[in-house]
Amino acid sequence: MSFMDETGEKGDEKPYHHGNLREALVDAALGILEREEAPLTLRAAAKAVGVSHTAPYNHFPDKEALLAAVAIRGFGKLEDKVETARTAAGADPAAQLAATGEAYIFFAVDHPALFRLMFGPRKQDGHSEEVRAAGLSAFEPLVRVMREGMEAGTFHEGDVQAAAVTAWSLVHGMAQLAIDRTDTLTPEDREGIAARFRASHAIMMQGLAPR
Amino acid sequence: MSFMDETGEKGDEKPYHHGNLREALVDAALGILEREEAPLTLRAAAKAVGVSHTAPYNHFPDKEALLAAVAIRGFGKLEDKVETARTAAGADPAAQLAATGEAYIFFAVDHPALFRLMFGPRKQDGHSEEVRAAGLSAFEPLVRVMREGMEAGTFHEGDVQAAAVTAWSLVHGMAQLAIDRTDTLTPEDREGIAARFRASHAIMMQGLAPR
DNA sequence: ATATTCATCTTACCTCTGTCAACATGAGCG
DNA sequence: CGCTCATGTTGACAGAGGTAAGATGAATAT
Repeated sequence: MSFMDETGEKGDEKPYHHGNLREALVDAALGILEREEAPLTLRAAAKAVGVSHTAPYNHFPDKEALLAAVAIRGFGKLEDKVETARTAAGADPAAQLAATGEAYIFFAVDHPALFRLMFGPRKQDGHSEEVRAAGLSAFEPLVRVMREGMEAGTFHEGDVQAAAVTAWSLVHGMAQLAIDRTDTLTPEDREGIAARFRASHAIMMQGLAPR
Repeated sequence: MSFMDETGEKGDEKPYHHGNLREALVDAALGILEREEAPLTLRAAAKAVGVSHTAPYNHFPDKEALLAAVAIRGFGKLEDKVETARTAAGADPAAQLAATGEAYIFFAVDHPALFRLMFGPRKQDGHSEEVRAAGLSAFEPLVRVMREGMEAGTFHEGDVQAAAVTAWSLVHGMAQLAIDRTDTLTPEDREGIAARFRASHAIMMQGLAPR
């Protein structure tokens, strides 16, 4: 039960015999995903931490497990960003919806590899349970916005879950298309992406049907 | 310039010394993706066709190129399904929108691995140009629905492209979530998926704002 | 008809990756 | 003080993508 080097920033090298490898590996994997120079490989993560390529197997049964841990961390970051954006958007539910959606999309644009990992297929459903939960948790702010919006009368009454799922789908699809189909928009063109989302948000609010 | 076994269905074994390997490989790769028993590997595709694992390199510079060809075929299938659904939906643009969206989602649900490949990241943008074009082509029916709907007055006047992108994002996100986040809905529960989409379609038509 | 050419295919081999098995090390407890 | 067991290391293996060099035979020229 001895803890040191909690955050694993980059303080001392090898704490003593071993450090808290598990977290360090997740950090390293995250870093590799962010840089996106090379594909995330178990050996690369181990090397980044300075251990042998089989050391990870003392903390993760296989690569998928490491990936799952990384994905969970990713969902934590996503939830933070979305929730932060929501509280910063003021009281208007429509504004909150816009802010959370934009935050979601930019999270994907800023961390495409991580985003893909988070929402990619889970090869073994062993670890998928926690990932699932983390994802649902990140989805919560959106549900809250919808519920509060309906209660406040900013959104017309209806099925909260259905509305939240719809918004999630819209924003998720836009994020996905933004990072992997750079047809008309590049990830660098943040204003273009924001504009596109604002247009979709407006359509979502007003509906396609004539008034 | 000798052609035989055009469709490559499964007629004769090895036409003569060589067949039209290229198409056969794409077929095999598609098959493997559909079955989804094992991950799609170059060697598996080669073995399925009955050639050595390096034979594919005479037709594709690398694995990515094969994958690109498969993705293009996938987009063809997707476009077919969507366009078929559209014409079968009658004259009402709203009904066409619903039909195309549902077709899109079920395409993903029915061919998840292929769908992921089609929309997954292109590691080298060398071949990505054709894939891009194929994807855009599959997107066309949606644009048409929007344009015609606006012209007909079924949808209120507005930016056709923005509306089409919005609809695409919604449907794409829902498809993606349906295949990789089987939280509340399993791929088998087709009626549940359809219901979820109908709800989203309704929201998209009516908008979130109160009337 | 025969020889030649060249796309196509095979064999052999390389590197990289995930994973397993056997061995090493040292922290903490009896 | 010595054991034990979690944690790490070394070494090996199989399966993947990819390259290089040689084989094979269909098409073409002579």
